[in-house]
Amino acid sequence: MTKARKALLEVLKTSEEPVSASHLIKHPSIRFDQATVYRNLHYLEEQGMADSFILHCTEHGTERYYSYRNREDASHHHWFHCQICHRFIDLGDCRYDEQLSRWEQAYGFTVCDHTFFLTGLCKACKSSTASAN
Amino acid sequence: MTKARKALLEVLKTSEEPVSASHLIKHPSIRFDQATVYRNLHYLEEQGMADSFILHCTEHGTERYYSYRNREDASHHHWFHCQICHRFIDLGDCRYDEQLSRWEQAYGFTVCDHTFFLTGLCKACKSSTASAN
DNA sequence: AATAATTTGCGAATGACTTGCAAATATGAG
DNA sequence: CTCATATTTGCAAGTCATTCGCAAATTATT
Ligand SMILES: [Mn+2]
Ligand SMILES: [Mn+2]
Ligand SMILES: [Zn+2]
Ligand SMILES: [Zn+2]
Repeated sequence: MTKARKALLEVLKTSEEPVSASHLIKHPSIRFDQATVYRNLHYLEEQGMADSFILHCTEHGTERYYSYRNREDASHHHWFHCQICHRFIDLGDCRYDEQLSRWEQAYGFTVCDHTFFLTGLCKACKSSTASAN
Repeated sequence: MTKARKALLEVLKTSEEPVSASHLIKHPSIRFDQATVYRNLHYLEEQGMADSFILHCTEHGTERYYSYRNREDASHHHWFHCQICHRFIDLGDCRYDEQLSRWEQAYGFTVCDHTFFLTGLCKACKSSTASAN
């Protein structure tokens, strides 16, 4: 475990929500080149220590977001992303296992990965845009 | 409805699976500049005539895929993507409406959009990689 | 210590997508 | 039809996240 990997893992571990590579690169405790950050994010994910998904938002563009994963077998989470304040809301553990198995049975394919997330307006941003009228 | 828009819509309408902008740009019946293709795909989506999602695959990279949408209110589909042959398998109409409402209730947010898709190995590709051993 | 393997920083490249702008088309009132 | 206005297009250049080549720096092995 190199310094870069330790530092990245620490930020992911303490972050309440998924973080993008660009966020990590700007993070004060991440004093490494962007190439190092990207390379190690791949490494962490392939080691099962991180999860990621690609999300597009008008303001920040298309980026991959990473979150800490305790163990290879532990269930990951899915998220809601607010288009206004850009915060993520944790929807809890993934509950798609049975559904995926049913699809695997029905179609004969093997699912290696799945992507699921929501985007919209969070409670707070709904009220503030409403009062802005 | 300009020629470019008609041509794009026709390809989307007759395609069995979601298609990327790069695919459309190379398509024989799409004789338009890439900027025109991208601009009109945005247009079609904002008019409710197309749906899209971003998918990353090792071989083709990260791209947005478009599919035809009959009417603004009609349910879209979700898809499985094979990492080997790159074909999409239609999983049918979206069935997440009630689940999304439940989350909206529980968290107070409003969902504007959601992304869901699977990746893995299709039946055919599983057997051909198995026999390759 | 000497050698081999891995990781890092830097700068350049990649690839999807976007943008500025002037030419081409379409729209439409008179 | 005709001139004026609005929209769309092609081209070339730009943007932005991510990747790559390569040589220097670290780390692990012998
Ligand atoms: Mn955002
Ligand atoms: Mn693919
Ligand atoms: Zn918000
Ligand atoms: Zn396949």
